[in-house]
This record gives sequence, C-alpha cells and structure tokens, in this order.
Amino acid sequence: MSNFKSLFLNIMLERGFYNQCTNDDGFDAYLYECEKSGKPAVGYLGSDPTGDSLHVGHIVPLMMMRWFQKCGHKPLTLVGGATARIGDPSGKDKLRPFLDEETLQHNIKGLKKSFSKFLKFGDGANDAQMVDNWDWFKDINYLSFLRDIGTYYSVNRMLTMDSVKTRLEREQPMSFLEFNYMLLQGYDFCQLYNTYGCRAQIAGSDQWGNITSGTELGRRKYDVELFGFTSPIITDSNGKKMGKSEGNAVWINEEKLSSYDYYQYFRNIGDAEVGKCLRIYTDLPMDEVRRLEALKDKEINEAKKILAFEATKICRGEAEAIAAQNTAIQTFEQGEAGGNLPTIDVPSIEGLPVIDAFLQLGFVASKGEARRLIKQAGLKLNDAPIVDENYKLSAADLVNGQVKLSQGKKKHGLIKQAS
RNA sequence: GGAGGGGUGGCAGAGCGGUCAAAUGCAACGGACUGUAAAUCCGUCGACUUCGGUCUACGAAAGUUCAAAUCUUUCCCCCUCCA
Repeated sequence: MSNFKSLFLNIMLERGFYNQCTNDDGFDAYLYECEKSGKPAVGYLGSDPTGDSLHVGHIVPLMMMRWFQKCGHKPLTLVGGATARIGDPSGKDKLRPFLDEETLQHNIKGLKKSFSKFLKFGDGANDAQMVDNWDWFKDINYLSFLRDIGTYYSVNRMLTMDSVKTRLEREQPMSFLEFNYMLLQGYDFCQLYNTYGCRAQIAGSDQWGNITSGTELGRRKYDVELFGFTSPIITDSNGKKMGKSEGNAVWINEEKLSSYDYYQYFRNIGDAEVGKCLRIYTDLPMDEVRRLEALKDKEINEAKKILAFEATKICRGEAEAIAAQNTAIQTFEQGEAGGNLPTIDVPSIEGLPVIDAFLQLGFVASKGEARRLIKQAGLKLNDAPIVDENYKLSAADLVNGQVKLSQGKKKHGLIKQAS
C-alpha cells in the first residue's frame, strides 16, 4: 500500500492522514483515473449540526478534504440535518439531546462557515458544495424505506459493529432510533452517489462502521463500489484527543474564539506533537516540515511559531495570523502589552478594584477565584505580581494609556481608559 | 403492566441523621523548574465576605427532626429483569 499512484493518497500517506481504506488499490485506481483524465472525483465529508462551529478536533477530515480538492477533486460537505434529529451512537454512551429547528438552522449556517475556511465553495467543476440530508429524508416514507433499504441490512451484522457492540457490552442503553443511524448514513452515501456521482467518503476512524454501511449498501443495491477512507484519531502524547484548550474547545469560527487564542493553541502544542501537527494542520511542503520537526530543544519553538502561524492562516486568514503572531511576539518576547490582547474599555480607571478588572476580562470566574490567585501570586498588574487583593487601580498604573493584566504566564489582557 | 436498583460538585464515584461545601480519582487552575514544551514537585479547586462569618448546593416538591445529601410521602427521570 505504499505504492499509490494517485496524488491524493500519496499525500494522505505522507502526511499521516491515512488510517484505513475500504479498498486501497481500488480507491487509488479510481482517483488516479480521475486525476489523469482531469475529471474530478467526488467525495464527501459528513458532520452533524450539533454545534454552530466546528473545532480543532474536526480539522483532520477537513484538511483531508482540502487536499482532496487541491488534487483536483470535488468535495461535498454533508450536514446531517436529518441525522442530527436522531443522534450518532458512535463513541457515545448516552442518547444525544434533540435539537429544535431554530438551533439546527443556526448550526448549519455556522458549519458552512467553518467548512468554507478550508474548502472553496462555488459552481466550478471541483468547487465544494454543501448538501443537507434533510432534503432527502424529510419526505421519506417509513414503509418504503424499510422495504428499499432495510432489506439490505442484516441485524446480525449490525450487532457486531463497534458502535453497537461496545454500547451493548458496556450495558449502556441504545434505542432503536439510534440503531437506525447507520442505515441513514448508508443511505446518505448512496443518495450522494446517485445525485452527484459521489464515490468516496472521508471521515475520522470512528465513522468506520457508518462508512461501511454505505459502501455495502452501494454494492448490494446499486452494484457500485463506493470507497471509504478514514483518518486516525489525532491525540497528543498523553493520548488525549486534540482540540481542547483549558477545557474549552478550540473553535474554528472567529466569533467563538479569537484568532489570538487560536494561534496560541498551536503555539503551545507539546514538543512531541510538532511534526505530526505540521503535517496535518498546515499546507507546508514536506521538505519544510521535515526540516522543522528536526529542530530540538529551544529551537523547536521556531517550529511551533511556524505551525501556529500557518494553522491560523488557513483558518483565519493571513492578516489575522500576522496580527496574532505580532501580539504573541510583543507579549511574550518583548514583554510589552501587545495590541491584539483581549481588552476592556472603562470610562475611568481611577478606583477600579483589580479584582473587578479581572472579572470583567473573564480571566476569573469569581472574586473568590481572583483572591485565591492573588494569594498564589498568579495575577499580575503590569507584569508585577499583585499582593493586595483589595488593590484599586489608579492613574499611576497607566502605561501608555493602558494597564496590562495577566493571569498566569499565558493569559494577558488590557484595560484601557476611554480618553 | 409487575419486581428490583438508581439519580451527589466539569466527569467518575464515596457518603446514608449532626464533626458534610461533601472522601478519593481524573480533569482544570496557580506557583517552582524550563523553552509560552513535556515530566516532576508544591499549592488551589461552590458563591459572597468588613476574613469573624453569611448564603446557595447532593433529581423536584412537601414533611419528620433542635439538626437531613442522609428518614417519610408524592412527583419527574434513568437502568436491570419479567410480561
């Protein structure tokens, strides 16, 4: 399997996106054929609109799609308007909450936004396109669905699928509703094949069961070979999934997370992850990746900066990436109060208790927490630890018309006095 | 429908009348050491506080008691087995 002919699969392999494929040679041949003839292959990536933005944990398949498109193929992004009304049992112990129509619409809009940061949408031959499975499920008739699709599924087989099996083994409840999820996803795949000629599905490895559900349905019902391709689940050296920072998801959409924080997330990645992340989260050529990941000790920080910059650039645009980088350099390397830090404006700084200022910046959840942090020397005012928890700000604290507040070593913010 | 077992802090999971703002583990946060890394060590981890305390919390509501997460009743939800 190391001798792929298609550009796409070679890239996947080289950059660490390759986990499992329903048929290596077949998929490779199909892609190669498409790449050679200039006729785009069509592949899809599904996601459920359970939130209004994707986060870093979703980037892996997104980047795969991005490469897919770069190789000249056409990506479809499927939002599960219908399946979200059911809930995917994979990897979950509990039934998912149902969403009302309004949130659903809101979420779909947010997802489209997330997708469009990584993929080019439009009407061109290999432009990405957004589809919603609600379109074909909303009018479906239960009996005909059972008859047309249900006949192709064996319950015996379904019971052996991981998503179902683990749930049963752990004696976690699983409703019939969820049990049907894989039929719906299988149907999605075939539906996309029928209307768009889509023959490939790309996803994280946890979707394997759902993918094969589709490829098998395709083979049985339409006599076509569909391909499934999965990425490994990317974890850090502790085996934790990527994508959480301070317990919060690192969001793709800027209204959920500032570009500076996005940048910082990648800047603070562990040493062991640098190479992996460069391959996966950036478009940098492999030569460059290899050079950067070879860096050791202090030098590896250079690699991290590039990683953070490149990753931010893809998601937030070059201007934002530069701004985030500058802010980081100013705050961390020059110890100045950079321009892009979280800022609050107050009419007058005079007499404002520091504790309240931290509260307003959102660095602390309560005054008690602020007091605690002060006792632990965790809060700083213009880089000097605060000793008096009742300290009130005054004009004397202003530096260039602003006050720099820090929590710990990494969180910095500014208070500006309206002039 | 019947019989049993449950619902405790971000999660997992003890407690089963006062000493419980609630063990322990994980996660998280601060500090030290460093490189805005990892590992390690120390500390913190409901809210408010004039630091004496005050308030809100153990599914929901009512009750017993000087005193309830702990007992009683009703309700809601979940699980297991049987039909």
